[in-house]
Amino acid sequence: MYRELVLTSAERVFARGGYHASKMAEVAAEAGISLGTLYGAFPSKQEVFEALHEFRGAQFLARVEAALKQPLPARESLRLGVHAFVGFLMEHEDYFRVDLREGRSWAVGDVEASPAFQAGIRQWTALMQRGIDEGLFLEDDPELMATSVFGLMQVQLAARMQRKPDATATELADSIAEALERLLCRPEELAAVAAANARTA
Amino acid sequence: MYRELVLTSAERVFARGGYHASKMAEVAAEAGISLGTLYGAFPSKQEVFEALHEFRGAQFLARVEAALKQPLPARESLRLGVHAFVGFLMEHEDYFRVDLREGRSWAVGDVEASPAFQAGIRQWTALMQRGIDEGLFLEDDPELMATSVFGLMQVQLAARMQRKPDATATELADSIAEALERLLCRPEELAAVAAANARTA
Amino acid sequence: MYRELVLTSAERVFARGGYHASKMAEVAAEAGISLGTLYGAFPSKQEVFEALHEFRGAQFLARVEAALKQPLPARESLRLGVHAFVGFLMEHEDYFRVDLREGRSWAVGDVEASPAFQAGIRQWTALMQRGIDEGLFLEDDPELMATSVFGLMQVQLAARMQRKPDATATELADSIAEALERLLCRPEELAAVAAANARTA
Amino acid sequence: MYRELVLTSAERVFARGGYHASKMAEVAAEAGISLGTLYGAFPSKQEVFEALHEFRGAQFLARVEAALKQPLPARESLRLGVHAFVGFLMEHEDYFRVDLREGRSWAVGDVEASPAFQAGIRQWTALMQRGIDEGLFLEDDPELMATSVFGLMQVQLAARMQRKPDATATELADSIAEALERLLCRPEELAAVAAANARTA
DNA sequence: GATGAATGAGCCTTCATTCAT
DNA sequence: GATGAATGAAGGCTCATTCAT
Repeated sequence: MYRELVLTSAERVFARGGYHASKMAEVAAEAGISLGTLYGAFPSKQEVFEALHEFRGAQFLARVEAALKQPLPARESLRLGVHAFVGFLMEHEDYFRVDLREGRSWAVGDVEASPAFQAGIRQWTALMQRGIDEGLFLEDDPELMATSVFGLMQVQLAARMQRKPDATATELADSIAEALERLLCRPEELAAVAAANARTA
Repeated sequence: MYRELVLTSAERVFARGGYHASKMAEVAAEAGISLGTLYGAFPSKQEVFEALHEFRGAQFLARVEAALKQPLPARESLRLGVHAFVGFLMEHEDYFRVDLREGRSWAVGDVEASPAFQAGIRQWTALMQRGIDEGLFLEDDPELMATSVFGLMQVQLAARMQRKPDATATELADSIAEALERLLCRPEELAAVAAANARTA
Repeated sequence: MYRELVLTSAERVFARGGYHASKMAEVAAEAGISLGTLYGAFPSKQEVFEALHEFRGAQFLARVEAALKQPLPARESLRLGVHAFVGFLMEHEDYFRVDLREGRSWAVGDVEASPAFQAGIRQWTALMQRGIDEGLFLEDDPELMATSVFGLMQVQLAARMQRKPDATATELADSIAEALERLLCRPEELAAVAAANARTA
Repeated sequence: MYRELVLTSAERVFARGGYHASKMAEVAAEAGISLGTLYGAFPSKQEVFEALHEFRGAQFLARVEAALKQPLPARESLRLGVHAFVGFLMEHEDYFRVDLREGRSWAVGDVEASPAFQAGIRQWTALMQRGIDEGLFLEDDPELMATSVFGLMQVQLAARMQRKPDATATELADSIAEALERLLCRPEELAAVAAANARTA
């Protein structure tokens, strides 16, 4: 089966010019297969696009899930989660590009967010709840908090990658995690968190 | 000239299915004019799209600029700016949709952010600098802070509009402004800010 | 009535880029009138084109006719006719251009030559007959001879105008007339003709 | 590749109504292929047109070249060349029609003659020079003579084909060659030439 | 009558998809 | 199964022509 080869090729092609500017013939050429074989693996261009998001989305979810399911305090989990998030997107920059461009990340009006995105939100929602239960995070709608976290991670990562192309994933993740802590934590916990971070660093 | 009618019609059409799914014939029909008239107002589909962003972008920038240029402390300016931002996008929800979908907001790789977005970033960058100078905001790269602010406003607004479709612009703006204060302010200023907000509310 | 203004304007416009590249709006602009007025004068672009050929064709025919109807020997008539032909086309170079490009001068297959062209052929056919009757021209199908004369005049005039843009109509006409005499005259008459020409020159 | 099939089909279609009246769909239908296949062979309608002139032009040039390069006196070469010229255009009457209509044969003003036409002129120019060197042709600008020859051949061929549709290429070529000899040869050579022709015929 | 804004049929071209080999 | 040549529906754009003012 050529499914995975097609998806990683499509990822590179879509990353170059976006979904609409990319042609099925380009995807096939990038994969080194024929159009017929491409259509043997996926019935349509749209399905390739969706399968790409399922494929990378599942990997992405698994990577973050592995970080978040460690039995640790919410503050540590947040750190680990952010590192997983940042690490994955930096290793898969093409996917990041595709996702930023046309990932249906943000539901607006009647356009639903994509399933992978919704699953990602659920992961972080659970962490938000844990942080609230621990008294670390401010009380608010955890799903909304998760969405903000997701968005801020994406935006900051994109901006920081653009501005400092040579920064390591660890550096970027640390900066982003600090911003998230400020956004999420109860003020009275922030000092303790900062102290803890200082010790870790 | 039909330029404005075309732009507001195109805004609705693009908001429905995105740029590529929208046909010039649909835009013309939405505007109640013929294809020929549409092409009399704009030379190409791409130009309609770009003109839409210039048109609404200029309004958007002006609205926020009016809020930010008031001679007030950075904390007040932030509030006013967020209200302007949220108010505008809620009054122009179709534009918000178009912009979220294909506004070239986030520069990735070699794709430049759109001029309107860059101008928006500059506005907020100036505010970030003021907040830093006043000792209210944490010291960081002001442009990066502005980008985060921009991103968080978009994300939270989209999420909140989705979840509470009936919330007023004022309510949403207040919630978003609080989140931004946590993100931006020095911890030791947050208590004072919270107290001030309580008084205002 | 704007018919003549339209025709002379159309002539300039058609001469620039040919019939198909010329737009009715350009013709109107060249004439300094509106599209509505243009369509008041002519019902269609095609009719403008045809009317132009009738208009200039009639002038052309009249000019040549005046030369050919002089009661002179065929040799003199030929000279006068060529001078009229060359003079007219040099005074109306735009028309010459239009005619060379898309004048339907040469009937091929089922495409008929234009009426003006056919009338022109008839003029010269009569002269050919006269030359034959006088024993000056070789005996051949006079209409075919006329067509050759017409063609050679056009070709040589175009080529000579291209190569010597500053030559006068008289110079060009003389050169062309000599070529025509060689083409048409019985060999034994050529010497006499040449002598006569030398005297005239 | 369908390039040649497309060209011969386009030749027939263009011959019917000219370039502008011909639709790509017609060309495809004439060739018995789809639009997509047509566009696989040529990137645009204009390129089909130009390729047609290159294709037939090259054949035409080769045919005439083969005749002219024979090591024979200019008088014989002229005969052979005219026969090649006439033979080719009668075998490719559709091309003749296309070429007469829009072959850019006659440079007028700033419109350049087509490359194929210019190459043709060069062939005949060389022959003119040979004729002059042999003392057979009158001394004149050989390029201008070549242009006249080209034009007279076209005009007479068109006229003769129109008037005598059943005449053979040989008959027409002989008539045309005689006319050309009168046009080109020094008077004192004409008698000898005529005698030679009589012997050949 | 004069205007020129408005119309919309028509054509070139692209590219996702199919299917004979 | 693999191939890639072939398909043709669809859509951007033009410009001759109309008609309300």
